[in-house]
Amino acid sequence: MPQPTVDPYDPQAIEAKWQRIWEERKQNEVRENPDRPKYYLCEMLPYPSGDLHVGHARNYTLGDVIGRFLRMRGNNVLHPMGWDAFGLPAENAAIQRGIHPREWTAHNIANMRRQLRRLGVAYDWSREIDTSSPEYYRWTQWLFLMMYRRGLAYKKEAPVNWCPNDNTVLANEQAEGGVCWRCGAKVERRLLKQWFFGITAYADRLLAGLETLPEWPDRIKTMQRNWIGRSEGHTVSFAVEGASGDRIQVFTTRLDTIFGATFLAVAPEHPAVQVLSGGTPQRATVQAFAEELKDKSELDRTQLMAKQGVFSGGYALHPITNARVPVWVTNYVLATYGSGAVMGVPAHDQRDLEFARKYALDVVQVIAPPADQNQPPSGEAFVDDGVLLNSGEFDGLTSAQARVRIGAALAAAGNGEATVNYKLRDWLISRQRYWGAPIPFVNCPDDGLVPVPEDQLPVLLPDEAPFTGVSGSPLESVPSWLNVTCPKCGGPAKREAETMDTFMCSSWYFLRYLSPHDSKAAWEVDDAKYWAPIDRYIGGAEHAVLHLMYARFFYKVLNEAGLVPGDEPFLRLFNQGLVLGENNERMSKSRGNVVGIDAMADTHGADALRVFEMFAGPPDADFPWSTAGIAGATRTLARIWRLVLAHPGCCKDPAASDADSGGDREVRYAIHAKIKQITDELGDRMHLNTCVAAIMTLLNELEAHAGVRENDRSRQNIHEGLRALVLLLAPFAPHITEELWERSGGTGSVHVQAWPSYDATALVRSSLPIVVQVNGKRRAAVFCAPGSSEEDVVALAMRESTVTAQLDGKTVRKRIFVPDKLLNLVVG
RNA sequence: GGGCACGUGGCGAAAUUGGCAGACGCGCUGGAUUUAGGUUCCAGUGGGGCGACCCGUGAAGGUUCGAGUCCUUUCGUGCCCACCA
Repeated sequence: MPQPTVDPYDPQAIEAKWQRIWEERKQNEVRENPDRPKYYLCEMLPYPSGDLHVGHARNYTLGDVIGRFLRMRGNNVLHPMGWDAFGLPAENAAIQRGIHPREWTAHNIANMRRQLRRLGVAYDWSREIDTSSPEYYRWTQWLFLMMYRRGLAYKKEAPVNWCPNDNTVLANEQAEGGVCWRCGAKVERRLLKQWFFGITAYADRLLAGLETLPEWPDRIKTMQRNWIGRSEGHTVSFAVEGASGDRIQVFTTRLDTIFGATFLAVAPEHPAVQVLSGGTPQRATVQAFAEELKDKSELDRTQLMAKQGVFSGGYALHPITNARVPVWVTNYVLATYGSGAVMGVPAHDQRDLEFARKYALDVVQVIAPPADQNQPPSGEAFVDDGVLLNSGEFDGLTSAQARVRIGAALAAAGNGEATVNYKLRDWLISRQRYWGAPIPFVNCPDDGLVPVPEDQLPVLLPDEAPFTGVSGSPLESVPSWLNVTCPKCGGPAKREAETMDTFMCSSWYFLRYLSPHDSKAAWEVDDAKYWAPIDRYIGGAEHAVLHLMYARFFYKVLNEAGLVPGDEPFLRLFNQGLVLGENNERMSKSRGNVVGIDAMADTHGADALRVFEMFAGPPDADFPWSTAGIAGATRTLARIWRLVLAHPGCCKDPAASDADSGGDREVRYAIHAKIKQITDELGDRMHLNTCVAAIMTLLNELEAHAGVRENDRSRQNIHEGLRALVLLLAPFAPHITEELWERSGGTGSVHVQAWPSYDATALVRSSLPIVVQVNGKRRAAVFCAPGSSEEDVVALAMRESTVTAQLDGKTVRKRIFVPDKLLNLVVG
C-alpha cells in the first residue's frame, strides 16, 4: 500500500514552536495543591559562567525526564531553576576586561537561560532566582543576622587560609590539599580577624543525620563522615615544670600508651612555647623556628617539609609517673586540631618514632603485641592494640581496658577527661571581595560590632568600586558606602567592608524557590511545609563536603528556628556522571574538546541531544561524547516520526474509538511488557538508559508488525502501541512527542496526559521458554505452559536431540528445576 | 600510605534475586532502492571450527547443580582523603 507522503522530521521548527507555546500557556508553572502528592525536584543551581555544554545538558535533562514522568503519574512537581550569581569569576572579569560584574553576570544568565529553554526543560521560570539580586541577598543578610542572634556567627582572630592569587581568605573546605579550590594557587597561612559560622557545634547532628538518608550515595556519606572526622579520645593535662599553674593539654586516642610518652610535641603557635623557652638558652632557636613556620600552610608544614623540631628548653611532668618529659616545638603538630599539642609515644606511633630517632629521644615499649601477632620489623612502631607492660599498676591489661582504667585514674586526679575531637572546623564566612552579599554589620567606635537592623536590609552593594585585584576589600575604597551612622548610638561608624562566602547564598536558595516574590519573608513557612524537603536533588559529587554539608547545617538551624519541617533538606541525592570529551578526557576549554548545547541543537535538535544523553550510559556513570551517537538518536526519532504519521489518528483516546483489547497477542505483549519495564525502571531505579533502549525495541517491533499486516484489527493494535510509544517517549523528547500527539488526534498537551498503564492480561503468555541445561550448560529451550510440572518439562527436554546427545550413556544424578525458568540435569 | 568505586565485543553499553552473556545503539560488511553522494530499507556482525560443538565478562584460585554477579588473592583504571595524634 502506498504510504502517504509526510513532512520530513524538522526538529528546529518543531522545537521552537512548542517552546513558544509552552511559554504562552505557562504550562510549567506550578502551585501548591493539597490534592496531589507533592514532589520537589531540583538540580544544584549553576554558577552563570557563560555557556552550557552537553555535560550540563545531561544534568538538567536527567531532572527533566524524572519531573515530566512524575507529573504524568499524577505528582504535583516543583522543578525550579536559578543562578548562583555571586562569586569571583565575575569580579575577575571586571579586573581583566573592565566589565562590571553585574553586567557580566546578567549577560551570562541571559545566555544560559536561553540555552536551558532551548533544551526544553520544563522549569517553572516564574520562580527563577538570582542570588546577586537585592531581593534575594536581602534575605541572605537576614539569615546571617539570624545566625548571629542564635550565637552561631562570630568574629575572631584565627590562623586562616589565604589565597595570595585571589586575595581572600578561604574556608577549610575550599583549601583542600593546600591549594585554592578556584585558582589552584598554594594557600598561605595568615592570622586575621574573620567571621565564622559555628558548624562544629552541629558535628554530631550532621553525622547522625547521615544515618537517616538511605537514598544518598554511600560515597558522599563516607566523604562527609571523613570530613567531619569524629575522633573519641582523652584530653590529658601535663604540668609545666617550674611554672606553677601552666599546663599543657594534649589530645590522644591512645591513652593506653601514656607510660610510653617520652616527650611532648607542640605547634609553634602553642601559648606554652613562650613560657617554656623563656630564660633558657633555647629561646633564640625556638623563636627563629617559630618565625620560619609562621606563614607556612599546613600543607607546607606537614607534607612538603620533613618532620623537624627544636627543644623548647622546658619540661613537662608526666601526670602519672611525674617523670620529666622534654617539650619539643615541631612542624608536624597542627595548631588547629585538638589543643595543638600531643604526647610523643615513639614505640607506638610511627610519626613519633621518626621524630624520636631523628633527635635521639627515648623509645619505651609499653604495649606488647597480642599472642597472635608478631613484633613489627625494626624501624616500625607497633601501632595496634595489645597488652600493657612497663605501665605500673596497669600492666597486663588490654589496651581497651587500660583506656578506661587510666582514664578514670586521670579524671580522679583532675588531670584528664574523655574528649571528642573533630576534623571539621568552623566555617569561615567572610571574604575580602566585592561581588558578594555585604555582611550586615557596622563597626562603631563606641558600641563595637552592631548588626544592621532588619528593617534596613538589604545593605546594598555600591554600584562602583575599584576593581584592581590588589589586596584588601574593594568596598573599603568606597567612602560614600563605608561611612554610616551607628544604628545604636547614631554616631559615625563604618560598615563591615566584607562580603559573604557564596556558599552562604547557596545554602538556602531552594527555600526561596517556594516563595520567590515574597517581600515580607525569605519564604512562607506554610509553603515550606507543603514543599520541603527536596525529594530528589541532582548534582555533581564535587560538592560532597562543600555545598552539601553547609546546606545541611543551615537547614538544621532553620529547623530549630521553626522555619522548615524536618531537619534534612535533601531526601534523595543523585550524583550524575560526567560527559567526557570524545577523547575520553574531561571537557575543558583548554583541551578544546567542549561540545556545546547550541551546536548540537542546531545540527541534530534538542530532542535528539536529550535522547542520546539519556541513552548513552547509566546516569551515574561517566561516558565520552559521541557525535556519531547523537546522529543515531536523530535517526531513531525520524523513524518514530514516519511511523506515527503513517497512522493518522493513532493518538486518539482509545476509549473514544471502538477499541478492542483483543487482537494480535504478540504485539500486545510487546507493548505492555515495555510499558511495565519502562515504568519500573524510570521510577526508583533511575535506569534511564535502558528505558530509551526499551522504547527503541518497541519501535522495532511496531515497525515490523506495521509492515506485515494491514487489516483493521492489526491496525488497532499498532495504534495502541504508537499511542503508548509517544507517551513513553514524552519525558525524553518533549517536542517531537507534543507535535506527533497534536497531529495524530491527541487531546491537550501530551505532557499532562496520564502515564500509560499496562494491561496485565496482555502479559499472560500461553507458553514460556524454559532453558534446559546439562551440567549447567545451556543445551536447549523448550516451550510449555506456565506452571508446568518438572515431569512435563523433563519429558519435553528428552525430546530435544541436543539434550539427549549430552545424556548419552550417563545417568542423571540430580535435577534442578526452577518453575517457568530453568531445568538443569546433572549427569555423572 | 588509607578509603571508595569500577574492569564485559571494534566503541557506548545491557544482564532486579546467582539461572539463555553481549539487549539497545554506534561502527563495520554485504545487498536493495536511488544512483552523483546522502537518505531509506533488508541481511550479517564476540573468537574459533565445514560441522555437531568448543572457547569467552582483566588474571589466578574458591563456593555452587549453575558465577559477569558471591568469597580470597592479584593486576589495572578512576575518584576521594591523607602527619587529625
